[in-house]
Amino acid sequence: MKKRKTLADVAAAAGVSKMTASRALRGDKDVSQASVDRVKQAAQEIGYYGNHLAASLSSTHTDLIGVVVPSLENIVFPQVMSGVTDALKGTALQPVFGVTDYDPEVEYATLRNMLSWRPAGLIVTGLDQPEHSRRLLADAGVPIVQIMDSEGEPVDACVGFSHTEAGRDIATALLATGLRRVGYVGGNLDKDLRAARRKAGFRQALRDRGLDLSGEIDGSALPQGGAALPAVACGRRLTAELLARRPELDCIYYSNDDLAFGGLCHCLAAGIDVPGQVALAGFNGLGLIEGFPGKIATSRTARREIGAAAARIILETLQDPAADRSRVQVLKPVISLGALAAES
Amino acid sequence: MKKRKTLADVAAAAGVSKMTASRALRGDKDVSQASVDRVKQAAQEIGYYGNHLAASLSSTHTDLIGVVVPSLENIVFPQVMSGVTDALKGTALQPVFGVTDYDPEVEYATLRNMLSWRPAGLIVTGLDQPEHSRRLLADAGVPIVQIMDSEGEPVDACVGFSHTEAGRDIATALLATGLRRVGYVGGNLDKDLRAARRKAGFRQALRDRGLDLSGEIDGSALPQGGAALPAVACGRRLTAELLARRPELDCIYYSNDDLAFGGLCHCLAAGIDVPGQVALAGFNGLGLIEGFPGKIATSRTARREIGAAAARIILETLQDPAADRSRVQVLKPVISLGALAAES
DNA sequence: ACCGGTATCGGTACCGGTATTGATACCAGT
DNA sequence: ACTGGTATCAATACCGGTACCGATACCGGT
Repeated sequence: MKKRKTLADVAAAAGVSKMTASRALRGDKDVSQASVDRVKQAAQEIGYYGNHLAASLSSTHTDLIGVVVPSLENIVFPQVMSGVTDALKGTALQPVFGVTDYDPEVEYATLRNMLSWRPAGLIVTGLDQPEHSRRLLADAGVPIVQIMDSEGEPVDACVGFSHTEAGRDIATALLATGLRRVGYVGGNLDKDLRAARRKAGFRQALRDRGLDLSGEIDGSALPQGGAALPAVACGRRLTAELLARRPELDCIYYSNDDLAFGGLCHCLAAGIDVPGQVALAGFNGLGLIEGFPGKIATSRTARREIGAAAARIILETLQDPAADRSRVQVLKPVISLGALAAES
Repeated sequence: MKKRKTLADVAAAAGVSKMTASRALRGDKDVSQASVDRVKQAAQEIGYYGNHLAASLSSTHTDLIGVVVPSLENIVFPQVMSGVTDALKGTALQPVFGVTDYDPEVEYATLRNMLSWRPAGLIVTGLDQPEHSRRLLADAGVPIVQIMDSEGEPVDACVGFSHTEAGRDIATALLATGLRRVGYVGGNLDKDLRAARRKAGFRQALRDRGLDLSGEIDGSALPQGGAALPAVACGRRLTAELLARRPELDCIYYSNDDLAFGGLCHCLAAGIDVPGQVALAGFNGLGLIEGFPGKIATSRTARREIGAAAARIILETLQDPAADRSRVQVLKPVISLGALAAES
C-alpha cells in the first residue's frame, strides 16, 4: 500500500504552504479564491481526505457526540439514536454510539473510552449511574445529557420522563375502566431499572386503591431466563403460563410492548377476547402495535424526540455555554387505551 | 473547568518520566513493578483517562472498526451491529457506527469521514457502492468487509448471500406447495437495492414456470409514500388494498417480515385464513413472526452471525495480513415455510 | 514617493501521546 | 578491578494537523 496522503502532499501539489492548504480545505478566510481552487483541485486529484486525529489533537476539540445506550436489540434505542442522528444532520457534529448491555461496569468502561476521544458532548441513557461513572461525567467538562428518565438528579441536563409516574399513570387509567384483577409480566427487571420503576409505580397505584398485583411472572420462569427467546415469543409463553395459573385476571401489564404483543398473540390463538376478557397494556408505543389497532393499551414514549431534544441541548450549549436553560426537560409518555377507552 | 489531566501530570505525580508512565499504563515491558504500581496509583488519584487522539496520532494506528449500515429503523441492522459488537468484545478493537439512510452520497460522505479517523478496518453494508466509494475503500489500505450480500465483486472480502437467489429460492419453495396466484408487496424498492433484487429473483422463478406476479403494490401507493407509517401498519394497509384489487391471490410475497406481519394482521382481522386462503411470505426471520408460529413463511437471515463473521475476518486479517483466505463467505438464509410445509 | 491598511500567505510552536534510541545502574563472571 | 549483559528509565524526534503571529505584497490616499 502506498503511503497515505498528507496535507503536505496537497500543499506541494498545489504549490502553496501547508498552512494555506489547511485553511483552504477548511474554508477559512484569508485565502484567495484562486488558492482555494488550486488546493481543492489538488486534494481531489491525489485523493486526500484529511486526518481527524491530527486535526482534533491540534485544535484540542472534536466534533464527536458520544451516545451511550443499554441495548441495540430493543428497537427503542436505535430509534433514539435515529433521533440524535437526525437532529445532528447538517451540523458539524457527529454521533458515536456505544452499547452497555445494561451493565454498569461496561457503561463505565464505555464512558471512559468515549471521553478519551475528547468528545464535544455526551448523551447517556438513564440517571442512575453508579458514583464513579457520575464523577467521570461531572468532571468531563463537556455538556452531558442524560435521557429516557427524569427521576433523580441529572449530572448536567436531562430529557425524559418519570418511569414510576408512567407506571402509576397507566395503572390509574386502567383501573378507571373498571379493571380490578391485574397481573404483571416482566422481562429482565434485575438489569432494566427503569422497567422495575414502572412496575413499582404501577403497583403503588394499585395499592393506593386497596388492590395489588393478582399475579406476576417474569423471564426467569423460562428456560435460560428466556434470554434466548425473541421478546414477542417470550411474552406469548409467559402470558400462557400466567393465565393458566390465574385465569381470573382481567388485565395484564407488561414491561414493554414486545411482551404485550406476545400476550396478544397468545390470546388470539387461545380464543381469549381482548380486551373484553382480558385487557393488555404495554409500554413504548411501538409500530407493531398498529398491526391490531386498539387491542393493546400502551404509553407512547417520544423516543425519537428525546434523542433529538438531547442533541439539540448539546448543540445549544456548545453554541452558548453561558445561557442557562432548564436542566430537566420532561417529555411525558402519552397513554393510549385503545379499545378500552370506548368501553369505559 | 480545570485543565484536563495529561500524561505529564501522571508522570509528575508518580515521580517518573512521561515515557515510563506511558509504558506503565499500557502494560509495556521494561518497567519495574514498583513503577507500574506508582504510576497506576497516581493515574487513579488524579483521575487520568488517556487521550486516544494523541495516542493514535502518535502510533499511527487506531483500534476503531467502522461499521456502516443503511438504517437503524429496521431492527435487522442493529442486530448486525450487535453481532459485530459481540465478536469484538474482549479484543482491543472497538466498533464505530455510521448510518446512510440508503443514500449513496451520504454513504460516500460517511466513508470519507470514517476513513479520516484512520480506522483499523471497515465493515460496509452491500456490494453495490458507486465507483468513487469503491475507490475510497480500495485505497484505504485496511481490511474491508462488505456484508449482507454476495452478488458482485467485493472490494476486499464479503459475508452475506445472494438476494436474487433468496428471492428465487422462496418462490420455488412456495410454488412447490401448489400456490399459483402470487402477489407482491414492497417497501421502498427504489432505495433498497437488495429488496429489489429479491423481488427480481422471485419473479424470475415464477417466469421460469410460465407464471408471473398476479398483482403488486408498494409503499408509494400510500400517502407520503407510507414513509411516515410504521412498517407493520404499512404492510397491513397495503395488503388490504392489494387483496381488494386481487381477491384471487393465494400467496403474497413481501419485501420483509414487518410488512408480511402487517399482512397477517389484516388477514386475521378480516377473517382470511392464513395460510389456507392466502399464504404469506416475508424475509429475515424476525422475532415478531414467532408471535403466530408457522403463519408466515420467511427466509431466516443470519444477521448477527454475519456481523460477527465480518468482525472476525477483520480481526484475523489484522493479526495475519499475509494469510490468504476465501474472500467470499456465504451465509445463506434458511427457508421456513411454517404451516405451509405441513400442508404440501 | 511614502504611508498605513487590507488581503494573503508562511513559519513556528505546539496538541498529547508513542517509537526509538541512548543512558544509567547494577549484577555476575573472570 | 574490569567487562559485558540485563533491567530500567529518560531524551529526542516525531505523528499530521492547527493556532498564532509575523511577513509580504499590493492598494489607494496624500
